[in-house]
Amino acid sequence: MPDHVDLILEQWAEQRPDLDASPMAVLGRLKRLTQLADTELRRNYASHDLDSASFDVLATLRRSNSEHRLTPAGLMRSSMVTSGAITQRLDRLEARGLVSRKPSETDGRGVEVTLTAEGLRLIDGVLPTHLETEERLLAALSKAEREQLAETLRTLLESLGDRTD
Amino acid sequence: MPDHVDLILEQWAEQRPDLDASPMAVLGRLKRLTQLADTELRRNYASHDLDSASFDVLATLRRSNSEHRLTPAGLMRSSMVTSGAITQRLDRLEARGLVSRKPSETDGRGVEVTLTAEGLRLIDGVLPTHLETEERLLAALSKAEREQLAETLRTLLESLGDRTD
DNA sequence: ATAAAGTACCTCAGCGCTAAGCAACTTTCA
DNA sequence: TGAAAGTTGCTTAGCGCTGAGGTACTTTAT
Repeated sequence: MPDHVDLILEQWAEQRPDLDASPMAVLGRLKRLTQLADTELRRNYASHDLDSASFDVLATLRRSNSEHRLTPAGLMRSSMVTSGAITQRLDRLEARGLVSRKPSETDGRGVEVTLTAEGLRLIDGVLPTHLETEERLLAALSKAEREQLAETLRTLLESLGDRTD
Repeated sequence: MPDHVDLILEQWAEQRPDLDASPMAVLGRLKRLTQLADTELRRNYASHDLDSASFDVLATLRRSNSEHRLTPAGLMRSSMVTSGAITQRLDRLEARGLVSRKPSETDGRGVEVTLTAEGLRLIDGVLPTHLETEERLLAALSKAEREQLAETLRTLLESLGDRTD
């Protein structure tokens, strides 16, 4: 059964038969799938008065350590956005009382960001439905298929230099 | 060898062992991979004075039919953005002389968008390096692995209702 | 000890997108 | 035929991100 990307490949074969458009079979679907998943997850965030950016920060703090504390630089590394974006995300979260900032005691330039009690309560409230939604998005695949998919994606990420460092 | 997502899974196992975070092994990598790929592709667009949004529109027109003509509604369906975004993309492309708009002859509400000669020249100039870049992004996978990955992703897309219609 | 290089965070202008809403037109159906 | 519903493309306010740049501080090298 053809999907949207199959149609695109057909069109390229028709209009530019000289080009090998086969990489789009993978990358086109990756992009489209990510977008569909994001849309679905956003619905859940919104039902808790959050957006993706805020969820990202709160979840990163939540899982990082038992103090739920991290520097803006650490948040930046984890989120793949620029430092300006992190500053603005933290401004918003701090204004809502979900995180707090305090100067580092060891580094005069540094800041430490911590989840407040309310921030912790909020993210812990969102997580169960977040994971349920993710589970639902993958429902069409068996456990073995998911594992194999994850492994293939990991191979790609590694080849592109996505390291933990 | 652990990647960034493996670390995230470890952290969740440590901080919230009661949660089953396994869907993130797939969805986290999907998101990260899409973002890395976008960044890489953007470099190529930029070297031709384009951004992702413009490339998307030009490429869609290029492959759609031999007249390279489509309505804004058709472009919207293909691109997964809102009608307002399409209007603004077309405004920019029209101002640069890469597409032209003319009223539909059969539908008083409608508009028809066509690639200009210059638009055609530009998109045909970008396509080869675009596909080379995509090819390079997938270089770590064998042909068989790519096909299997595409098939798995298609299964997911179908299960989420991504139809051609 | 000091200059140079590097790091950490913030500021802000510019940009493209969304969401909501509008006017013009077409289709449906009583 | 006429009213209601649907479709099409456009407009605009608001928003978050990027990219460039700034300040303050730390590290490195001499």
